[in-house]
Amino acid sequence: MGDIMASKLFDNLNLQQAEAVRIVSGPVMAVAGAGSGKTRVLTNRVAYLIDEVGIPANRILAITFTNRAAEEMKSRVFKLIQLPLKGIWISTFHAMGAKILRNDIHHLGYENNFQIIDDDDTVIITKNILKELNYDPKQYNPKALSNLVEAAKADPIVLEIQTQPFKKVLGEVFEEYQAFLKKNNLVDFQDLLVLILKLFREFPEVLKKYQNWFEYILVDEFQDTNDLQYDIVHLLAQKHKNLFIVGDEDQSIYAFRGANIQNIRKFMRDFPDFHKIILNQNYRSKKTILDAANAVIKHNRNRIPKDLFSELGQGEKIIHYKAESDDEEAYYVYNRIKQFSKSGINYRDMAVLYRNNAMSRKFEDVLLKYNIPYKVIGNISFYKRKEIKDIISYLRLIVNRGDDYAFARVYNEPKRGIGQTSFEKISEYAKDHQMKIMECIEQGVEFLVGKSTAAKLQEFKTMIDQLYENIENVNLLVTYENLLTNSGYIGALQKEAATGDKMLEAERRIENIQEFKSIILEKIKEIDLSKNYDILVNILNELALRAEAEDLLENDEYVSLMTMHSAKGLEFKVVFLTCFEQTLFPSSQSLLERNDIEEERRLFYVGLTRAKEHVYITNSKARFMYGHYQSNPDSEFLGEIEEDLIDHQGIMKRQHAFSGMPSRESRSVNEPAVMPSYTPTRNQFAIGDKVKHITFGEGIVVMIDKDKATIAFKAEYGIKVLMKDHPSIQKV
DNA sequence: TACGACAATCTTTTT
DNA sequence: GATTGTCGTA
Ligand SMILES: Nc1ncnc2c1ncn2[C@@H]1O[C@H](COP(=O)(O)OP(=O)(O)OP(=O)(O)O)[C@@H](O)[C@H]1O
Repeated sequence: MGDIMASKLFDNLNLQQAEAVRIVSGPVMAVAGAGSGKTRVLTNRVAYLIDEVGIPANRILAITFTNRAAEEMKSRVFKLIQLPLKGIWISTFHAMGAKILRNDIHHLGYENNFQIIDDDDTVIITKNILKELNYDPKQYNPKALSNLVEAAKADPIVLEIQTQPFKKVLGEVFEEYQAFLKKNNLVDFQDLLVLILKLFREFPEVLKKYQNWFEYILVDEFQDTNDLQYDIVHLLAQKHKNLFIVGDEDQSIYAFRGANIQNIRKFMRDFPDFHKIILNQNYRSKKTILDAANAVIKHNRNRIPKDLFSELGQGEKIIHYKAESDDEEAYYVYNRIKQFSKSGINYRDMAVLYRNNAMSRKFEDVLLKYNIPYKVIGNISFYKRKEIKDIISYLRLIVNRGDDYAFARVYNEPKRGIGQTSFEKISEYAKDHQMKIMECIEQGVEFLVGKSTAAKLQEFKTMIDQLYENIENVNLLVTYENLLTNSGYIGALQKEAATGDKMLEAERRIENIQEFKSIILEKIKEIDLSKNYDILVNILNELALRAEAEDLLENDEYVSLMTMHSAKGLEFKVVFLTCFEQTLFPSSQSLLERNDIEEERRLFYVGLTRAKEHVYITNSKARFMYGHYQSNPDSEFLGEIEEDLIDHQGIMKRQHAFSGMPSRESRSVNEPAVMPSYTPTRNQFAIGDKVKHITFGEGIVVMIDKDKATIAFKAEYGIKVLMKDHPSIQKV
C-alpha cells in the first residue's frame, strides 16, 4: 500500500518538488515563484507525513492564509491518502489562535466561551471609550486610535513613542479598551495572536504542551506573515524544529496589515541549518502571461531577481480593452465570458478581479441581467449589515448574558421604548458597582430609570433568559426562530414591510435574516458536538473568523468575482483584471509612497499569475464613482507590459481627461460668484500630478472639478477637496 | 423617546 | 454614493 501510495504522491512532482516533500526532518524553506507548485508541495508533504512517515494527523499543524485555502487543502490531502484526517490542524493563524484559546484561555482569566469581535466593533468600542473619557471623537479619530491600540498590543513601544497630549489619550484609551474587552469576555482579532503569545510566554507548561504536540509544522504564504505570527511559529517549532515554510517575496501583498517580509530572514537566522529548495518552473501559465508578469515585477527595485520559466507554450497575447464607460467595460467582460462559455470553457474557470470590493457592482449588474451564474467571493458586507450584526449580538447575549457590548447593541432593537439615557444610567451604575448590566436588571433598576422602563428591561432579560434556559431542549434553529419572534425583531420588520415607504428595505432585511438562517443551518450540519450551547459558541466563532460555510461542490458552475487580494493562491483559465486606471489601481493612497506602489505592483503580479491561458485587462475612459463622473488616466502598470505581449483594443486614442464629458449639472447657474479671499494662482493640475501643500505636505491630485481639486495627502491628513487656484498648493 | 430632515464625512486591500 | 451624526419637533 505504502509503495503505491508513494508513487501517487511523487508522480506529479518534479525533482525539486519531490525533494521538498521528502526532507521531513529539520527546517526546510521553499522559496519559489508563482505557480511553481508550492501549495501542491505543501499538500503532498502533509499526505506523505501521514501516509509514509506514519505521523498521526493530529500531530501536524499546517497554516494557510485563508480559511478557504484550509478547506481546500484538507480536501486535497484527503483525496491523496483516502484516510480520515481526524484532528488535523489545518487552519489560518487566527483560527488556530481561537482553537488554542478555547482550551487554555482560562489561564489568562477569560472564560472559554469568549466571543471574537471584528474590526468594526473595535472602532465602535474605542469611540465609546473616548466619549466616556470626555474626549472629542472628532479631535481624536477613533479609527486611527484603534489602529494604534492594536499596534500597541503587539508592541507596547507604540504607547511610548507618542507626543503629549496624545500620548496620554492613547494610554488611557488603551487601558480602558483592554479592560472593557476582558470584562465582557471579548477578544479581538489581534488578541487571537497576542494572547497566544502571552499564554506561551507566561505559562511555559502550556507552551511545552503545544511544542511537544506539534511534531511537524508547515506554513504556506510565509511572505505574508506578521511579526506576531512569526513569534508564534518560532516558539512552537523550538522543540521538534520540523518547520517547513513556503513563500514568494514577489507575492507579499499584506504589508499594510503588518506582514513582514523580513520573516524569511528571521527564519534563516533562527533555524540556521535549514534546507533551501528553489522551485522555478511555472506549471500554471502560458509563456506570454509569465513573461508579462516577470516584466512587470522587474519594475520593483526592492527585490531579489529570480528566473521563472514555463513550458506550457506561448499562448495568446494579453488583451487590453479600453471602454467608453464603466457600464461598457462591464458589458465587454460579460461578452467575453459568453464567448468563452460558448467555446467550451466552464464558468468556474473564469474570474473577474478588481482592486476593491466596491468595484464588483457593475459586473454583478451585467451578469445578473444576462443570466450568467456568478459568485462574489470574500465580500463580507453581508455580515456588516445591521440586521445580521443585530442577530449575532442577540445570539452572543444568549451565550453570555454578561456581554454588555452585545446588550448595548440590541436592548432597544426593535424599539422597546428603552432610551439612551436609561441605558447610560444603568451602565454607569453597573460600572461603579462592578456589575454586569443584566445583573443590575435582575436586582431591580426602578430607582434608576423609573417603573415602566424597569419593567421593559425586566421583560427583555426574561426573554433572553428563557432562550438560554431552553437551548438544550429544542433544536438550535428553533431557538433562532424563537429569538426572532420573541424579541419582536421579525415582527417589527414585517410591520414595516407591510406599510409605508421603508417597505423594500424591510423586505430585504427579512430576506437577509432568512439567508442567515440557512448559513447557520449549514454550520450546524458541519459541527459535530452534542450540546446546543457548544454548537452555538462554535458557530459564532466561525462567523467571527469569517469562515464561510462553503458548499464545496466541485462542479458548481459560476464565474468568480473577487478582489485581487482574495485571488491569492487561486488559478483560472481566463482572468479579467479590471478598472486599470491610475488612482484606482494603483490606488490613490499608494501613489505617495514608493513602498506602497511596489506592493500594488506585487498585487498586479499576483493578479496576472492567476491566469492559465487568457488575460484581459480592462479600463474605462470615465466612470461613476463616489457620486461623480470621474475620468482617470490609464494605470501606469499597463505600460509595464512589453508591447509585443499585449494588444490594445477599444478606444485607442488617449484623450485628455474630461474632454467630451458633459458635466452632469451645470453648477454655475445657482452658485453665486464669490470673490476668493486669497490671491488666486494660475495653478493648472492634471490627475496624477504631485503637489505640495503648506500644511498637508505632499499629495497627489485624484480628481479635478471646475474650480476644486481633490488631493490625497499622507494618511494623517487624508483626502481633501481644495480650491485649485489657492496659493497654498504648489505643483512639484 | 422616536423620527425625519439635513449636514458632514469618508471612501483599499483582510484574518 | 452610502453611511453616520446632529438637531428640532411631536
Ligand atoms: N510537477 C508538476 N507537474 C504538473 N503540474 C504541476 C506540478 N506542480 C504544480 N503543478 C500545477 O501547477 C499549478 C500551480 O501550483 P500551485 O498552486 O501549487 O502553485 P503555487 O506555487 O502555490 O502558486 P502561487 O504561489 O502562484 O499561488 C497547479 O495547477 C498545480 O496543479
